Amino acid sequence: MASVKRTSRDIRTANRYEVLRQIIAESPTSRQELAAATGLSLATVATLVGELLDLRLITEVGFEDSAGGRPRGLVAVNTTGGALIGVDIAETYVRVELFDLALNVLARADENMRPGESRPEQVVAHVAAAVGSVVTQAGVEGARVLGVGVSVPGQVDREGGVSEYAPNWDWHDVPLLDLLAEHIAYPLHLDNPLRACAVAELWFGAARGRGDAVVVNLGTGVGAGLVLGGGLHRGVSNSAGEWGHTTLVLDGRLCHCGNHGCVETYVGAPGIMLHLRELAPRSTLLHPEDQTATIDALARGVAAGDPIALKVVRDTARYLGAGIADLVNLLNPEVVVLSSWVAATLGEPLLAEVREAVARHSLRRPLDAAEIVLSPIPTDPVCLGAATFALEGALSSFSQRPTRRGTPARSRTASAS
Amino acid sequence: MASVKRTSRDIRTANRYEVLRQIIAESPTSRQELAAATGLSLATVATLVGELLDLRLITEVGFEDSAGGRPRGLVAVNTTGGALIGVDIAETYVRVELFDLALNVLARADENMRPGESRPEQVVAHVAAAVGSVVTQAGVEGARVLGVGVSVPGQVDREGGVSEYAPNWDWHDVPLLDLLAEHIAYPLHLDNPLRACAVAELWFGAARGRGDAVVVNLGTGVGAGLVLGGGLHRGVSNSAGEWGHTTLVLDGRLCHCGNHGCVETYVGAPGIMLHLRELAPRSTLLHPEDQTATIDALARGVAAGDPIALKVVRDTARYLGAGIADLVNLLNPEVVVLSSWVAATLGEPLLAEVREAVARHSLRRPLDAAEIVLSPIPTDPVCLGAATFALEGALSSFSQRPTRRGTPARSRTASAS
DNA sequence: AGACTTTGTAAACCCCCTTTCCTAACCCCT
DNA sequence: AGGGGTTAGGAAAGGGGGTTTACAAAGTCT
Repeated sequence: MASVKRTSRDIRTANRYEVLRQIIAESPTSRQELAAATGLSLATVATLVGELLDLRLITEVGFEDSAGGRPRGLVAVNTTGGALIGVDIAETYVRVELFDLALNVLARADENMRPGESRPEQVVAHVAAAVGSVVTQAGVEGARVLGVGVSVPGQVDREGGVSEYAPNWDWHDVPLLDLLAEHIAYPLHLDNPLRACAVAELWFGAARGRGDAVVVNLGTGVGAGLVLGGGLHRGVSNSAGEWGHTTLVLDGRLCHCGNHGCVETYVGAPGIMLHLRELAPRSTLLHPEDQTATIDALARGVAAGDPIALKVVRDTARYLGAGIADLVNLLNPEVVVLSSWVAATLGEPLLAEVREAVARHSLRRPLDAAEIVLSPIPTDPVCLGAATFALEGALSSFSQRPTRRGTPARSRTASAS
Repeated sequence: MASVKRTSRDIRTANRYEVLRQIIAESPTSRQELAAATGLSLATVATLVGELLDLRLITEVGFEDSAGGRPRGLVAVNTTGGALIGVDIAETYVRVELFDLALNVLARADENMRPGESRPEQVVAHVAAAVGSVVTQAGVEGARVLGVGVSVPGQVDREGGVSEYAPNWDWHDVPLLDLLAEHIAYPLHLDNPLRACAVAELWFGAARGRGDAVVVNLGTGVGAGLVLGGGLHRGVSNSAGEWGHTTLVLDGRLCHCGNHGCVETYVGAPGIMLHLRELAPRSTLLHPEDQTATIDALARGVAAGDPIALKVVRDTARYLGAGIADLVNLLNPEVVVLSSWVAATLGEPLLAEVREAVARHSLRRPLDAAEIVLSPIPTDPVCLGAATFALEGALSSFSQRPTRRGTPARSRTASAS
């Protein structure tokens, strides 16, 4: 009986998230505005705001004129109240960003990994170095770091903190969080980049306030973060979203997963490069060993009207459109978000072609209901999402405390009346 | 802000469903057993059982020895307490079944529709006739019919009771429920066969108690009912699950939806027939104008070891496996259920081939987590599911009443102490 | 008959959200 | 400056839900 058990506490947690999200999105804001935006009653909002104030995640920052009555109290994120760290472990690099509570980037550290460096201890060393670096750079005291979110590709056991399978390095059941805990003293949270991007969009991006959304992740690997019923869909073993290994062309290109014709082999960065090479083996756009440079060149080529670049992007969009149409037909989402660096680099031209291709392949009703947009998140969405996991973790661990405010006639510890 | 708003009432509704489901599944049963099965406390189960007793959906049926203490009271579905009707409107026929509250079929009526009969009024007339017939057959008084669930293919607006788009007959925005209401006096509920099958599996079949399940519907049309997070996933415009119009072969066979290479064109009954015709145009298995007869013949052929039949089923399973692998990778469900008449007819041989094909196409972790089974539901799952919609409807409309039991010192209407 | 067991109800309690009431704080007008 | 009007926000009451605890009811065993 693995059925889902819901309790009234879940409602509280969801509301707490919702209120904090809203405050982060629109920082200073009043209780009135929060109540209107969240649909909660004023009393509930006031209680939740009180909680967040107690936790020092937000502060009171002044007042705002009301239409002739008592002024509205304003609250804002307490940017100095803590810091969150997001770690994006990718195939060739480790990127770490340190955020304040408004999720602004305060410091960043990149570490490149040489092709041979694939042992867990080596990766862990890079992560530890980068985390140390951002903490030093930002000059925050260690005590103020509320948590560290870590994103690692592949299948992940988040409760156990284990990287069950990472295709890049052929890792199997690596106890990553235990290894990291030896170097990093802050609370750690593990998940994969797909879900990190999805959570980033859910909190701060195009999926905010949407019930059903799909966050399509276009990078070296490809996947889809699924937001269903207002929350992240993880599946029964936390591996939902492997859209990249969904069949797009039966008996098509061989994929490193062993299957043929996976979406990833066509719309992942290596797939796009392959297509370019097939089309124009000597194109100056092609940088054989550098995905980033090649995609950058393609983007510039499209802007300049280069016919080869245009064709590559159009063909990619065609594949992408067919794949996204499947998601639209199957899940009927409110919004489809194109995220990650390939989407960010190719930008509007890709989006326009994708929209057309999706329209050709999907059914009218679900198509009409689905918006397709580029991610509005300006920074690295994986780091942001990883940091968001840390924020969620901090929020839920805080909430265990039986913090009570304002018990009337009882001696309490000193706190200004 | 279309985000999902949850209230504590939803918890109650879910628990009420869960308890009733359990009683229907295992009738007679004790409160103890119910508490153990649902994970609820004894007190909550007792309250809910009390509610269901008040509603006369269940009755007390005696006692069961306990290990040396007070005997356990047993409750069972009150089969005579009401009736539910499920209506399955398909392309060529209308099937209506009347169920008792244990969801046993008490009466059935089939109406065939001639190819030309596609006007809404004609279909409505058939439905009205069949509903009248089952009520008469079963000899139940009209007052005891708690509701009628109606399944119609295509896109459906269930709140408004409108068939937004039915591909078979090119219906657009037909106010089906209003038309039916002129002939049928019972509460009506509309949805489509995909979701009917999914709900049937969720209540009575292989998806019971599962958090995430996919109910693959193999009939003339093809689709997937999605059970996510313990409940039916409808999508933002109630059209989720259109897996049949997901691309399996890029630029493949033309589908009636206008797209190419849809899953439905390969694994729907007409697709299977087409494949048989291509393989062996003169096969005796082929009944050109009769899908049911052809699929029946195929099943017999497989049982007899006919090489053509074997190849057709194997090829179909190959397509099906690739498509289901996509669902497994994308959604990471606990169970995949093969439902509807094509699956029921081809049975185990198909299942075995499908399992193999899925294993070839999907990633290990999600594959390991996913069971693939045939629907255990012996009757028409669409009728059953439609009736279940009626049951859910009855249960939620009942629950509005402020029924209170056992207010201690207050004059109440006569009821045995 | 009396002791022990087990069931099931009733009461008390905790959590969550909302509604209602009331005070605080500001404006404007006299 | 001092009331009246208006809006904000806190406190208390209330309603829904689930669980724990206490106790009566209904058996078995000695």
